[in-house]
Amino acid sequence: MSTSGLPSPDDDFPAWYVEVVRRAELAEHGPSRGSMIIRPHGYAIWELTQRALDDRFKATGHENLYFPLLIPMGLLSKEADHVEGFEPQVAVVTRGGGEELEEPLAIRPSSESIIWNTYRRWVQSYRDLPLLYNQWANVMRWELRPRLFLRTTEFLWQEGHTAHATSDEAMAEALRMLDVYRQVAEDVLAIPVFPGRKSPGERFPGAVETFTIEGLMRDAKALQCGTSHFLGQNFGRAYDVTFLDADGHQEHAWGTSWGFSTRMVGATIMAHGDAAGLRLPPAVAPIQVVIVPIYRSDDERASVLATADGLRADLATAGIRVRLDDRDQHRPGYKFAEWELKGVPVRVELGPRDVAAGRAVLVSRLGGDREEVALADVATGMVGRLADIQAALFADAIAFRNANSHQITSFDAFATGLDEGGGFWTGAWCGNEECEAEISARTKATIRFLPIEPREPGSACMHCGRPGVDTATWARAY
RNA sequence: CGGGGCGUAGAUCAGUCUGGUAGAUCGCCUGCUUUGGGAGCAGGAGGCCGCCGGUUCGAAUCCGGCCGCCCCGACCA
Repeated sequence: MSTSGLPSPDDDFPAWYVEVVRRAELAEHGPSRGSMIIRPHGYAIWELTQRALDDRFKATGHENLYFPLLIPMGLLSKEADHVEGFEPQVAVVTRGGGEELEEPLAIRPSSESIIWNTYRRWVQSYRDLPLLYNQWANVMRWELRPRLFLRTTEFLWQEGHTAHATSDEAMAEALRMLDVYRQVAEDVLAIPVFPGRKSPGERFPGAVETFTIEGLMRDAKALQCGTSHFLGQNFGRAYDVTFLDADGHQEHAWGTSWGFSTRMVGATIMAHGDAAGLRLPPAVAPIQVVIVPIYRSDDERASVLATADGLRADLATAGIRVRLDDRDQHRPGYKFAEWELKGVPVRVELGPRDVAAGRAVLVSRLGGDREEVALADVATGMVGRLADIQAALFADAIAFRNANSHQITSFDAFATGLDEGGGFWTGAWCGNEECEAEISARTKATIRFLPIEPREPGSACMHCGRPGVDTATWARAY
């Protein structure tokens, strides 16, 4: 732990991010290129996010299962768009048992291929459908430009893979899971997101439609926070997953897949952090309340720690994740700074004066204002206090996102506005991929999303002037 | 793959140009004093100077080769 300050997020956001991740002990680089060691404080955030997702998957009728890490290359290659899209990013095992392998094994970049290859045997009748499965796994994509949490060669995620008897049912599933992602991003991570549909150029390889939730980070750059894909019958056909429908017709199954990853730990850092470090939403804060005892003499130490431990027990009983920081080697000021850096939502200060008066001093990570609260009332009021902080963080992020979301009045205004302040920019688009590519080349922005249902803007494309066929939202993104 | 940088103590880095007993700061350990916003003093531990070879009486330093990592761009959750 260093004793000097962080880089300013306003002056150098990337440096601020790297330093926060390192000093808050969230993660560090692994020994191989692009790899990440997730430390306990970072992993705990992921575990809480996992639980929030998994509860919602179960509530919507899904079950967990697990498929192998290694995928025979021949299997991966069956869906043409899929293999072409992933080819540059796939790591391949060519040796095993001291010998060259007959058939190389891909380390999964995603599991559609191995799962649909298995669904072929699991599905014969419409009565076998739907299959509503999810797996928690690591995947590997040989990224050229790694960045802790946001883009590492290996990352942790969940991938849902469902099979359905009808197109409508599969589409409904893809949109239902997109909404689950929206709920977790907004209600748990306190990151407001726009749900939408990707342009054809930004689609998942092998998907018919890709849906996304898009968030805005503190530097006004966008981040894709989760994706849900409507696969049509592409994988059903490629892996020959067929069933007899109620009328006795042989049909290919319809599919979806959807993923949410450890990237969202990075998003949580970048959506809420400030000059002092992390500001964690209470819902995913590994420590929601830290108690910092203050004392001089041994007598004071004994009485303060006794009272503090009672307070800790009360808070734990109330279901709150609480830590009593009784380390003797650091003074209070050091602990204040450290727990602020680590994003703990509420700090409780307890000194001899407080013990004598039967109260504690509560300080919120958001405002920093100090409040004296009777000891008996600390635990009972804490659940509500944490809920208030959760809501305030979300409101703060919404205000920031809204202040940085703009309607495009002209291409020049859009390009200039992007240079000056980033943010989301929404305007009429002709639907032409070449036009999209030209805009991207000129502005370094990409289409983040289109409306779920195409929306005719009733005006000309902001770039080429042809008739607008859809309403695109652009941003520079991670 | 293109451009840039770096491998020296747990961390960050100086020392390399100009070869001559391995350094600083933070952190760590011990003791004392401290403790309501990142404490002070004293003592101490900790190094195949990325790897291999060469030049030299002598190499962290010069020469050759190799390996690895980081940053910026193209690919992406």
